[in-house]
Amino acid sequence: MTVEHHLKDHDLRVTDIRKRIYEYLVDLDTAVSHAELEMVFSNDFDRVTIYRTLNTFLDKGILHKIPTDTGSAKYALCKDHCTTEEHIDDHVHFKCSKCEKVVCLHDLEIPNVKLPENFKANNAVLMYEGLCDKCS
Amino acid sequence: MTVEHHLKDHDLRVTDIRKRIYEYLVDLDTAVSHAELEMVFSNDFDRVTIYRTLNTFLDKGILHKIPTDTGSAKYALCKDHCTTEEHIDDHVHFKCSKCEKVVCLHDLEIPNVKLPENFKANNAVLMYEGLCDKCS
DNA sequence: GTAACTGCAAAATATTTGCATCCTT
DNA sequence: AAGGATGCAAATATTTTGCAGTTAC
Repeated sequence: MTVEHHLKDHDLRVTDIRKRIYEYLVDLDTAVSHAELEMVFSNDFDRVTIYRTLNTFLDKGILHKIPTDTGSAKYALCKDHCTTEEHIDDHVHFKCSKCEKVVCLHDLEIPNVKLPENFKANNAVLMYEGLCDKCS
Repeated sequence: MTVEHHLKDHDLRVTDIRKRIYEYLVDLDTAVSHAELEMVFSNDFDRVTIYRTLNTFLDKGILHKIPTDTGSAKYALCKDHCTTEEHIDDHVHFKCSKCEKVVCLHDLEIPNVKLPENFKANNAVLMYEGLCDKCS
């Protein structure tokens, strides 16, 4: 399926920046911050538009947001078919404390934890921190 | 053990703001943001000093930082005896999407996930999101 | 043609830093 | 007494908003 189709599938108009950012993320195995995208695309697009593209992608279920303890969030492509209504990314994330990269471990599901009475979860985020395969 | 002893245990001088914030957190069952502390303490202390106190407590292993997807981090007391060198908070967190509170589920350990080859984790954060016991 | 998207300026929010003064030890 | 802690001002970092002009459909 082409990039154009992916965007239209999520009810989005096809624009340059959306194609470029989408393509960039598909080729990438790590999550990106806004700052990284800005370095790559600031010659062609405004930084505000990059923020808006990220938020649009989040809303449409193209991306998921990964909070980090460093002040700026990271974003990565959703694996399957998230939408505005249904947004589920139940895989494990890993953050390398050396190269600072965040990778999605799509094959690892978050294990089930029995929550205390009357806690009803509909989402979970599991982030490991340590040395990744390239840095260890 | 008194608050003063707890602070000295972590190589900290005993000052008003440190005592007040420490006491506030001990009495609390949820994680707090800087903004919440500011509302409580801004008459007595400067907002910058609150930031510095949080960072000092983080560094000394009194607090742990909980990144959220809302732009501002939350902080909660460490359970046992974290230090600057050893900082381990391997319990589950729960964020209520209604009341927005973040609680530490100290009794729930993060389950072991077998990471891919050559990934070496030394820390993990697991955050569930949904309705807490009071809101469900 | 029209609603949605983009760029630029500015605002809002979150956090850190410099420095003079004050306080704990 | 000395070094760490605080308050104030200012700087930096991150993200959002308003609006006019442009573009996808």
